[in-house]
Order: sequence, then C-alpha cells, then structure tokens
Amino acid sequence: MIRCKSYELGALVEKVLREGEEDTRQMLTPDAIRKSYASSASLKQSIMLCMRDADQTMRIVLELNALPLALQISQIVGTVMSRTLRGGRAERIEYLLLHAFTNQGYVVPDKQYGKKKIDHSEDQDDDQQVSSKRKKAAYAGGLVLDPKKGFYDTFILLLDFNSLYPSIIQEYNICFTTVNRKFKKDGEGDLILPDLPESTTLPGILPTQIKKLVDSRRSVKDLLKKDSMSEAQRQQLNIRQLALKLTANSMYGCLGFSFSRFYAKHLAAMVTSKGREILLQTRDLIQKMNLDVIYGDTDSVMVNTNSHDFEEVYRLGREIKQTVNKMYKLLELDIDGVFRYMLLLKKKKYAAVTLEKDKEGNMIQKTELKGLDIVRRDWSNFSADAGKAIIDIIMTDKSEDLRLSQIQEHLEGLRVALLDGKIALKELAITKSLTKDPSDYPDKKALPHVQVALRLNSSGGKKIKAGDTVAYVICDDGSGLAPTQRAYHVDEVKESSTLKVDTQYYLAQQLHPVVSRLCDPIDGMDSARIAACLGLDPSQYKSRAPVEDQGDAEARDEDRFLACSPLNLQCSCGDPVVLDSAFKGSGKEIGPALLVCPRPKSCGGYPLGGNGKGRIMNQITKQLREFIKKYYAGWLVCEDPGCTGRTRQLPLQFQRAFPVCPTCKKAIMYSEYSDSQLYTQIQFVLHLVDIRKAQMKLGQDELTYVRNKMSACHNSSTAYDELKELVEHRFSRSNGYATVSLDRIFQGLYSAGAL
DNA sequence: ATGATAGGGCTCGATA
DNA sequence: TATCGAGCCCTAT
Repeated sequence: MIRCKSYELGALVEKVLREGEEDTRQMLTPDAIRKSYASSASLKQSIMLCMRDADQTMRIVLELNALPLALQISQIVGTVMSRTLRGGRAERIEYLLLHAFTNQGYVVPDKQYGKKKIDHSEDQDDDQQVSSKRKKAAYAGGLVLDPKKGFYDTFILLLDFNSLYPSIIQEYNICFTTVNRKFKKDGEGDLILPDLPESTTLPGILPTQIKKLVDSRRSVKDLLKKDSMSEAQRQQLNIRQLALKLTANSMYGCLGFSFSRFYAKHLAAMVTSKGREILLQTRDLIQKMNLDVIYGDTDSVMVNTNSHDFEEVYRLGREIKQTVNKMYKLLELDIDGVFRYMLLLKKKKYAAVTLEKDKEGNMIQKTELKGLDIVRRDWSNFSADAGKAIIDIIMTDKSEDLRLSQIQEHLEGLRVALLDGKIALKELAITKSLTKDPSDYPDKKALPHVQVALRLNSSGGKKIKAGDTVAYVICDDGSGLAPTQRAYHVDEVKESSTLKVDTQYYLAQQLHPVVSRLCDPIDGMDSARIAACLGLDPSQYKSRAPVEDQGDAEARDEDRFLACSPLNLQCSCGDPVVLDSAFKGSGKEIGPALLVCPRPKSCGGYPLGGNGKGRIMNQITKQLREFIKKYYAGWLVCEDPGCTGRTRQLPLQFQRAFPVCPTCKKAIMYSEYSDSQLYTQIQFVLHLVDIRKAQMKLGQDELTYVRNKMSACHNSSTAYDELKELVEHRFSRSNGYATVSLDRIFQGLYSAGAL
C-alpha cells in the first residue's frame, strides 16, 4: 500500500501518520520487558509502550484505508475478507476466475496442495531450479527501446497506452478458452506461440471479466464526477474504483505466476509479445511522421518535439494519438505529459521537469526522477541530496559556464561539510533489506548489511530476519580492511567513541559515482573534474568508461566482414538473391536491399514483397543454423598449407595449447571455423538487416530516397525490425554457446596436465 | 510461502 | 591486471 525505506513501526508512524519522533523512539525489546518487572513504574512504562504500538498500528491501518479497500476487493473477486488480507494477489484472481468459469459450466483445474514438485511432463516447463538463486525469467517480457541519451532542453512529449496488458487481453481476445493450449518449442528450445483466435471467435472468459472490471470502474468514476455527494460516499467510491483497477491490472501477472491455479505461460507470453509488437509499431508510426522517438518502455514512448510551445506540443500529441489509435479497436494511446527538460541517462534511468497547466492556467513545474541512484534506498541520503542538487542545477536554461561553476561550488561545499563532520550520521546511512535470514547467505562476508545484521543478532537484543532492513554506515575502524568489512549500524556508531565515518569512502564511493553518472552528458564535467572538486585524485578517473564510439565501430565494419559469407535468399518471384550489403543501388536508385529487385530487368517484385517476411525469416534462420552447425562440426585443419591434415578427432599430441597434426606430425592444427569467425558472421548478418543502423551512415539525399522506399513498401520497417530481432536473438544464443570454444577446451586440458 | 519481466550497478572470485 | 559471470538489491513498467 505504500513504499518506505524501512517498514519498522517507527518509520511507518513518521511516514503515514506524519508524527515525527525526533528519531529517539523508545523500543520495547524482549530484554526490556523482562527487566521492567523489577518495579511497577518500569512495568507501567512497558505497558504504555505496548499500548502505544497497538494504537499506532491501528491508526496506520485506518489512515491507509486498508480495510475498506480489502472489503471492496473481496466483493469484486468473491472471496472472504480474511483471505484478501492474508493471501496474495494470486489467490484473489484465482477466486475471480473460479466464479467466472463455474458460472459458465466449466470444470476448473484442481488445486495443487503442498510444495511437492508435480511432474511437468505435459507442461513443457524447464526444471524449476532448486538452488537458492533467483529464478530465471520463464518468458520474454516488455520491450525497452534504446534510449537516445543526453540532456534535452526542448519539450519532450510523453505518451503511453492506458493499461496496456488488460487492453491487449481484450483487444485480441486472449483466454484459456480461445487459445490453443498446446505450444511447442523450436529446435533451440524457444517458445513458439500458438495462433491468436479468429476475429469471429466469441469473447472468452478472461476478456469478458476484464471488460466487466473496466466498465464498472468507468461507471464509478462517472458517479464521482457528480457533485451531489458526501465526502464519505466520495471516498467510498474512490476506494472501489481503485480496487477495480488493482484487480484488472493484476490479472496478467497471475497468468505468468508458476504456482497459480490458472497458470498459463502461453497466454502471458502472448500478451507481452503483443505488447512488444505494439510498442515497435507505435514507434515506427511516429517515426514515419518524421518525429524523433528518443525512448520508450513497455507501453510508453517519448518524442522530442524540438519545440518550446506548450500548445503546439499538445496539438502534436493529439495528432500522434489519433494516428496510433486508428490502428486498434480498444487500445488507446494517451498524452501523459510534457517535459520541459529531460536528462536521459540509461534505460529506466532519467530525470525530467514536467510542465502542467492548473485550473487557472498557470504553468506548474515538477521534477520527476526515475530509477536514478537518488531514488534508491541503497544509496545514502547524503549522495541522494547531492544528486538532487546537481539535477536542479542542470535542469535550467543557465549558461554552460554558470552550470559548471555552480556544480563545482556545490561539490566543494559538500566536501568541506563532510570533512568537518557537519553531516548527520542519519544522512550517511545506507539502507538495504535482507531477502533471507542473515545466517542463510552463502557468502555473508562480502555483504555489509548481512554482517551488520549478524553482529546485531548475536550481541544486541535485536532479532533481524528476512525482510527486515538494515541501515549501516561505512566507518574507519582502524582495521584497514575493505570498505565492505567496515560497515556498522547507525546505533553502533553513535555509541562508539572509536568509530569514525570513513569520509574518503563517502567522497569516492558515494558522491563521485552518483554525481558523475548525472553529469555524463554534460560537456566539460567529466569524471576527473568531479573527482578534483571532491578532492580526489583526478588521474584515477581520467580514462572514462569505454564509450561506445559509434563512428569507430561503423568504420571497421567493412574490413571486418570481408571474410563473411553473404546470405542466399529468394525474391518474391522465386529468383535467387545474394544479400551482401544493407543497401542496393546508388544515387536515386538506392534502397534497402530487401526492397529492391536484384535483377537488371526488374521482375516487378522485391524480396520482402508479397508474403516475403515469413519466407525471408525462414531462410535467414536456416542459414544462421548452418553457420552454427559448421562451427559445432568442429573440424580441425593443419596449419601447414602443404599438408592435407583435416580431422574431427582430437589428436592426443599437443604442442602448448594446440594439437599436433597427425598427418604431418609437425605443424599444429586449428579450428577450421572458429568461434570468432562465427561471431563475425552473425554480426555481419545483423549488419545486413539492421536497417536503422545502416541508415545512420547515409548522406542526407540517400537517406531521403531510402526513407521513401521504406514508406512505399507496406510494413517494411516493421518487417526489418522483426528480422533484426530474429538475428539478435540467435546471436545472443550462439554467442553464449561459443563461449566454450574448442580452443579453450584444449587449453584447459593442457593446463590441467591431461595432455 | 506464493503477481510478471527488464535493467543498472556494486562486489567478489575465477580466469585469461 | 583486466574481464567476466554470479549473486545481491532495488527500481521501471
């Protein structure tokens, strides 16, 4: 119901009831209770504390409206309130579906009790890993577009789909009753999704239930718009509308939940796959309007409008909205906001200043922070506040120089404050939660929060367990150990006279990385300069992290791919096509190779023409498999060109890490088709189909011709994107396998003395 | 016990 | 000594 740094009662009281306790909350520890029996005064004190806790607990529950919400949810899904409060979300959806299916006369799946692993022979799940590590994802989820990183001071438009996943389930009628449950894997073990139901199929149970929830919510919201209502009624309805939304939104998650009674991986995978498709399609549509999509995550896109006119930006937004929404019956893209400034750092990491008009027409600015270190509780408040201040300096129209000097000044100020001991201990605390009981961690030594928890459990009265949070400070304890070995609980530091805050750590490990990530796109504020402001040795930070220098990578492509094989494809007329570059033709005739007829005398078609997408995908898949197969055939050839030695049997004689040729018995042998050859080959194929990347190397005129060709061919950019996705997917696999190359095996055997 | 996956960033130890 | 993967935590959607 709420998000907190810590869920101890004291923290909740502060956060929910807003009753500050000047951070000296008296705690009722087991130890204290025992001792308090010594006198009536202290016993009374314990009783008062106990009553205080009970009272606060109840007031928090009241303040959060937890009970009315649980009541509404129970009514909606048809279960009892005690279960709603106690059980998880999966159980609520389970009851909703049980009611829906039995009403229609269906037989529902049996409930599985106990944790006994049921035999999944017919369910094609991979083995549920017993090991403690986090489960690997069972199917692909939402798509995150590559961000165009940087600082933007032009208006950015944020659009997103209203409750995407529930809408997809309705739009495509995805249900247990409408989609074939049998699904296969291809040769590589990837899921092949079953087909979508025909458009004539009657709506299934799942879409119908979601529609009911969405419709009820709409009518509740309509009711809320009317004025004739008491505050109490209004609140009641608001809670009901929230419960309806929560229920609709959690249906997708329960489809993918492996212990759910209604587990349906194929449906969950289908929903996310449609989601990815929709996001790509939306991006393409907007790009075709000649607009710049700078980022997008799962159900949203951000567009750089290059404008400073609020009304114009909204007009543009409505235009985009209209264009996109034409594509769907139900799905709805909406304007979610306008950014005045934006600092886009990474996927899921950005800061923005939003611009909004209030009822009186005044512009209101708000800062929004997503994913940055600043919003995470595993960074100290000290670094978070520093980061916030830096963002406030960056996100303005100040001149570059002013920005730089203000940042510098601020950092120097922080450094002085820290060294002078002006920063409160609380500000330096790093908070982490325990996912296991502290003693259950395999390598406790490496994890500071675990060490602190263990020490407190063994000495102090506390019993820290799984789910609890630990706040610690890195101290200088004179031990000279690694910083992770010098973590102490805030209370330990307070009581000790020898423990001192490790200011170097806070400068170098807490301030520097946070600030330098934020300043990355700002010219003139590099890592070394920030280090200098903080009094650290700038030379340590000189070399910036290997920046992906696109220019360089592109320039090398040509030579790199010299030895690669082209792809053999078929045109829509059936003629063979040799694909060896991303574009065909020159000047006015230039176009994406798959959109141009290869023959001097045009056959009138082109490779991706007609239903070419499927054919091309198959052909590419087939050839990629050939390359991979060639690699795994594992032929060894003799290094000496004069010798005919060629074998698949690993010779037993070695010279250093290489086998000696059994034919000439002199030269060594190497792989006929090495892992790096395979790697380059697949990169080449990727290069052929990654039309967006290829376009970046074109001149302005050529780019225009290519763009025209693409928009003339229906759906061609989507087709290209799918091809790219296909190859990338294959790429990541073969790359993973190739990690264990034959050469490495030789070397391993050799160094183990086996040869 | 029991909503999902995607992604960044830190630490440590194994490996080249 | 640099690089990579595993484990951990927390966040975005």
